[in-house]
Amino acid sequence: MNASEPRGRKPRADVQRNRAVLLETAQRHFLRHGVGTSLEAVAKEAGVGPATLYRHFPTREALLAAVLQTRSEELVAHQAKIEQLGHSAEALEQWLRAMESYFSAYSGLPEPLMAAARAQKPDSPLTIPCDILIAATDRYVEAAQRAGHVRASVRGYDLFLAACSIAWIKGNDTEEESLDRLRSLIASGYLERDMQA
Amino acid sequence: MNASEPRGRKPRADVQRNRAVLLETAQRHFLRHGVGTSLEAVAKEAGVGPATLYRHFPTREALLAAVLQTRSEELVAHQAKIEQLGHSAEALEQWLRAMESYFSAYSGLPEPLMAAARAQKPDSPLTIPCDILIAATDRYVEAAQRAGHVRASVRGYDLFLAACSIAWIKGNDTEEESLDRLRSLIASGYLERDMQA
DNA sequence: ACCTGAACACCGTTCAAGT
DNA sequence: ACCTGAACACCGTTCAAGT
Repeated sequence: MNASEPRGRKPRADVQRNRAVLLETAQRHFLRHGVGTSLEAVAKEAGVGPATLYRHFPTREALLAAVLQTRSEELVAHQAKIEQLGHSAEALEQWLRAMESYFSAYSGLPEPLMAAARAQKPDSPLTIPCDILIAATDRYVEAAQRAGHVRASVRGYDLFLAACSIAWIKGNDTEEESLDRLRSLIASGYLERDMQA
Repeated sequence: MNASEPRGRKPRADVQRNRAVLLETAQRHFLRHGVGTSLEAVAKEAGVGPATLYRHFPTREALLAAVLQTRSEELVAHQAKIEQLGHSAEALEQWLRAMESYFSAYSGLPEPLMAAARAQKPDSPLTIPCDILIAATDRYVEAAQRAGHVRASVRGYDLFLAACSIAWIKGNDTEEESLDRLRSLIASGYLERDMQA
């Protein structure tokens, strides 16, 4: 119950517009300059004072979480495709790739996501998307384990961490070939022996 | 051939002292506040002007590389111990752990090391220590491969990347248990099947 | 040859004043 | 209720002036 919330009533038109412009501008700046981009520059290009940005998004992470919303929906859409795949081990692999892309959206994104995943910081706005991803990974892992394709010792959280790491490495301009070798090394780690190439 | 170098002559006493104090102060600040610590604060606590720090260490990475020198020597010492181990697969594992500790020395250290490892930035002062570590990892990997303990597809660079990632994850306060699971997942990835527990 | 401290530019964050 | 722009604190980096 927040007293400053006008319960149920529509926000003023300029407020809605400011929020939309800030989000769009922020996304562009995150894309070009990474998650550490200057918030002052974002506000200026959005045509608002810095304090307006802070009112809408009290922390950098709050802004980041809001911007990621769109991308999260794409991920969910991708899940629908994966589900029709049938083969649970391939589904898991595709899911890991999809997460990796998600983590690679903006340079420097893996860092705050990782920090939010282990909920030491009580409630970062990024904790929610992370928890959703981890839960989804758990489902894929468990399905593949029931089919006998993935070792029993593996947990979804492990592969979430692995995907995040790969995205982090990718962010530092490593060549795709090294990434592929690392990916297949990890796959050899979680697949049952008889599933390995 | 640098004209400003007084070839062969000893540097002035105050220069030597400044350098030593800067290194010691910087190490303390890196330890407490991570590699992103304020260089201004380092200079102030070392009792010199900011420009003096910049003269000695033109970039943050140069300062970092100089501070890491000491730690590198500890690593080499550890290598001597490992060499007496006999078992090449265990030697490799211990070496990976030693690198991991090295990467975890200061919070935020994996990031610049990773950037330097892939020599896109022509010559970061961190490229040299990285190349040394990669070469050493290659030797351990090849020895273990000759003994039939490690898969032929694995390269030292892959495991260097993996160790760096683990250190990065560790830096974000993940619990030790998750790290252990990830470590053993990676081990299952590089060990030959008959070597796995 | 080296050092000092002032100077400049930039950024995050907050606050008094407006509408 | 929301916005604005000034203000404050902090930092990286450079430069003129000193010794």
